[in-house]
Amino acid sequence: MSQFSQQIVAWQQSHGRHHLPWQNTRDPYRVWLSEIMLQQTQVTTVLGYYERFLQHFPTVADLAAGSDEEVMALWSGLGYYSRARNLHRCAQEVMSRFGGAFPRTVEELASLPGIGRSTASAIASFCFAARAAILDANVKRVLTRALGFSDDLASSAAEKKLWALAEDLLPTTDLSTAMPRYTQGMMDLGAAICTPKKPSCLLCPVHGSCAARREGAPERYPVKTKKLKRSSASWWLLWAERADGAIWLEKRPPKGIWASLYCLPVYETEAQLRQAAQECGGTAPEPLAPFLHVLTHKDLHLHPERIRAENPPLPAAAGGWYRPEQLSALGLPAPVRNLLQG
DNA sequence: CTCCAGGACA
DNA sequence: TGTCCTGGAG
Repeated sequence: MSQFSQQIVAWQQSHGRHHLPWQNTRDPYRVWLSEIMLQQTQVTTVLGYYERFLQHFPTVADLAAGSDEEVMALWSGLGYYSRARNLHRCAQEVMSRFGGAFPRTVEELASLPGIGRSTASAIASFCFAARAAILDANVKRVLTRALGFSDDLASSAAEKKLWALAEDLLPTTDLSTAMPRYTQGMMDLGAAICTPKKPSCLLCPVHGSCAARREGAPERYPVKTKKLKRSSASWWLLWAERADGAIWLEKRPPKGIWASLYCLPVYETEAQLRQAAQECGGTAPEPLAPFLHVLTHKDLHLHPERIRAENPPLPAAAGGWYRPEQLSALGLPAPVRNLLQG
């Protein structure tokens, strides 16, 4: 086996993480659930959601049979809600296409909703010891530094080259133990040692052969020129409350921001909000403190305004009156939950 | 407060 | 190639 993969495997055994709730199992359902939650999301955030989700849905069959409402409520606050919708669809496809057992190959796994090449490889290597490479952001950092790979990862050709290099470096022997350890080791190394800023090179198992360290500037890797520009938008949120304390919430459309979540009615302008408030016979809107909610590509300036009303605003979508104690069982975007409960 | 990290899909 | 969120670090 290559020097590199041996060092990663040995380091994972002695210094890697071994007690995360989704480790020490080869149950594809649990591994898959953790990998989807961990996409774009930090371990400490996932910890609180993972156990609760498993309690509600102990098996992939339970999840497939669950309702959209339950799934979105359990995901509420984790962000990137298309992951939750794909998770649900994926469970249903595992039942219908694969008889309730996750497939064992990267190719078949990646054919399921929400599972891309890297996540498919993670599941296959953890659960089935497949010789498959992952290439998430942590691993990109580790590999570009170790190899001194300076091509711009904004280009798909560079990305393709790095995938090939990642596969070249995989363990070649003792795969049933080496592959899960190697995959976990690459994740742990990127998360704990080979960090974006101030990496702890002295603690790294491959520091002796790391090109970036030899060059003296590991933080220069990975190279990516992609720059995102953020647009800006303003939304007015109508907080209509009945005398009994119930709040009117609407289900968002299945595409776009906060897709399929419950939310206060949203208006593009304050005039539209005021018209809606008037039409339902509510009191004069009382503006609350506006606040900023930042998405990857958009600065969302949110302007909540509160009214008392006994009838709903003309609904743009299906909605209902919900009492405060019911909110925890609803899929709400984090800023709306904070507004209503904070 | 600002800045930043983190995959899949149309 | 643009679209999806949140939390943590500074």
